[in-house]
Amino acid sequence: MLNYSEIDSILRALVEPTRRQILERLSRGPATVSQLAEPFGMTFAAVLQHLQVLEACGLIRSEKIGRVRTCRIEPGGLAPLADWITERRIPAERHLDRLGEILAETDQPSPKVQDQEKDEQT
Amino acid sequence: MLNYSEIDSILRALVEPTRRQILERLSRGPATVSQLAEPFGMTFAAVLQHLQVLEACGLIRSEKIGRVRTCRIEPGGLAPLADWITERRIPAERHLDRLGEILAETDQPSPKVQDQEKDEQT
DNA sequence: ACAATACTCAAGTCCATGCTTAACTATTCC
DNA sequence: GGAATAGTTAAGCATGGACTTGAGTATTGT
Repeated sequence: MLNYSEIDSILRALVEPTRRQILERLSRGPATVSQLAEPFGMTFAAVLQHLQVLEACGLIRSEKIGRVRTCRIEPGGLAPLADWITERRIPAERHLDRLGEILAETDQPSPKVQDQEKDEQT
Repeated sequence: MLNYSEIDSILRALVEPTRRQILERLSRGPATVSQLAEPFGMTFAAVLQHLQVLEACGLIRSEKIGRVRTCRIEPGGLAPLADWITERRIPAERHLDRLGEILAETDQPSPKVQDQEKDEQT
């Protein structure tokens, strides 16, 4: 739990489809809370909660001018997640087939491989 | 909802800390279900459910030899998410301050900016 | 000042998901 | 063949998170 929680909060924010849509919308330019709420068949309050989540993890930024709050994308917001992914892609791309082979050779005389499931996704 | 659901399933898989830990563990080499279950203070069945989620979205792969199921990282598993992120980072890095300025100039005479919240994260 | 606007906050409901328990199947060992 | 091992499945509980409603605050227009 170091900067682990940063990744955690970003993933929790992104896992919500509505929040991803809000991000898409904002990546085409800033918008007020009401402008964001309109296209989604959703109450003001709900969108506001999403915006708070997005802002709390640094994916968006907002400022209130008068009674209007304008939201926009925070440029570097996705960077921590991008880093997390690249950190895990590079080592993963190696040593697994290697170890897999070793394990496959040392372990069984006549392996009866049966791979089921993994196909309920049209 | 095209390959949108692919991103969705990957994010849903990654948002669980336990599943991320399982991925970390597997990125250091293949492991059986019992080997994976041991370090987490968790039942067999729970870990199995996590593994099914990870496999369903293509982040890991597993094969059963005899009564032992061995799991390993699926090399390209994180690629769709990585792509999704890069697609959104490049356009986001531009045109927002631009539009932000335009909006800020056309809208108000004497802006009273007040930015609160965003600090409940120790 | 008063009303309308734009947002904010607090409860409360509802559903998805993580985890457990318990029964069950398939393999291996003796 | 029978017991132990490794995994699998199903049912149920419990929590968290999304969304709503309803009341409240600050700002702007008249």
